[in-house]
Amino acid sequence: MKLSDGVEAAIHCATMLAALKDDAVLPTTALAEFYGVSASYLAKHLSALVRCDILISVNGPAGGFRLQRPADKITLLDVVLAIEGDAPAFRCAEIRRNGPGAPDASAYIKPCGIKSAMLAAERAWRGELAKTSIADLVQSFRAEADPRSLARNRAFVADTARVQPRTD
Amino acid sequence: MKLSDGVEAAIHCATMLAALKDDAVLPTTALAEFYGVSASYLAKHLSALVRCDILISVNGPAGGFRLQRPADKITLLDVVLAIEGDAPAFRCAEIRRNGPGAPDASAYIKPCGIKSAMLAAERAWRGELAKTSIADLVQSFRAEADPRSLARNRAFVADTARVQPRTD
DNA sequence: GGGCAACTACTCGGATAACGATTGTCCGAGTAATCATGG
DNA sequence: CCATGATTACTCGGACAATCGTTATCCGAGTAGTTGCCC
Repeated sequence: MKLSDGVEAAIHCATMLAALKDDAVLPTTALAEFYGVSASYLAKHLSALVRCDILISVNGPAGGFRLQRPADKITLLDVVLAIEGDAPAFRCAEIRRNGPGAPDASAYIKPCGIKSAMLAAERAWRGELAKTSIADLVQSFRAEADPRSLARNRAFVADTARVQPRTD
Repeated sequence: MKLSDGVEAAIHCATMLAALKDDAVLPTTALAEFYGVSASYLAKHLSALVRCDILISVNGPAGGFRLQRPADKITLLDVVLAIEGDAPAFRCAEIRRNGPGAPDASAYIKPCGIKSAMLAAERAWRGELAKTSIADLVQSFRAEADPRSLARNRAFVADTARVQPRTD
């Protein structure tokens, strides 16, 4: 039970991109330097977000990434599943059917209680993640963060963002 | 985000042990054969449950494992944490503090919203797991399982359980 | 001076190694039942 | 027949490899900006 290391970076980048004006983008290198992480590795995660229709990538000079839709339409769950994959955390191997003397499949029509309980817990987890949107994170950051931190983020966006005409 | 493979086996074994009479134990080999899993590997997980005071091990001939306390006092969460470790799934590396121009630590007294949201989701997950006890699983199994499966489990316990005087 | 074309530089995207954790296995320490022995 | 002691066989526990996934990196494909040239 451990989440991929890139989840944190992906969410931070998403919140940063949410602060951009429409049609503006940020490149991987700038984000990687700002957060002090490997640019090559961050690129992999941002690509995953593009594949899941969370980000849009713009190629070429003055290219970069921006959100695919409004920040209040992107939940934490969307981002986490994009990075981690949407496979359930608990995979039931049905070992109850193994071993000598086990009856045939007709005896196991009902799902076992263990699987049900584990999946219910995961639903709770996902439901909680789905409650928070990227817009919520941006709002709470603006409301609660230290002024220095806020100023640094604003300056970064102002200095680095590039305007890019929409093509979609 | 994936749970260790041994979680399923550990929970199954716990429910099986919950069906034993007091002072009876089951050895690793019997459980492994019943569930068709590797005995050596299962032993590792059962040892983890012993370390977390969920099971008691009895050494020597006629030895094995039994529950450390009543089944309704053992939750799914206890078992999962014993196998997976109790470290939180989301580990915040505080990358918001990285990069050039980041203010000193005094600017980051408040935990970031990302971390808070992720931990809240994990609390929901754990809370859900804590709702279900091993006793609940046994009860639902007895109420809903196929008669053939039920009979097989009963026969296994009757044939394999050994009585072992308590020493604690 | 304006338009056009080739070039250049910067971006993302996918294919490719290194590390670490989980998985899987084995052998040794310990203990209680067993069996032989003596009273 | 019963008590006793050494033996034996069976158990758990921790130390030791193999495999897989995640982490980390690099280079190639593509595109828009830039520059130089021609009209």
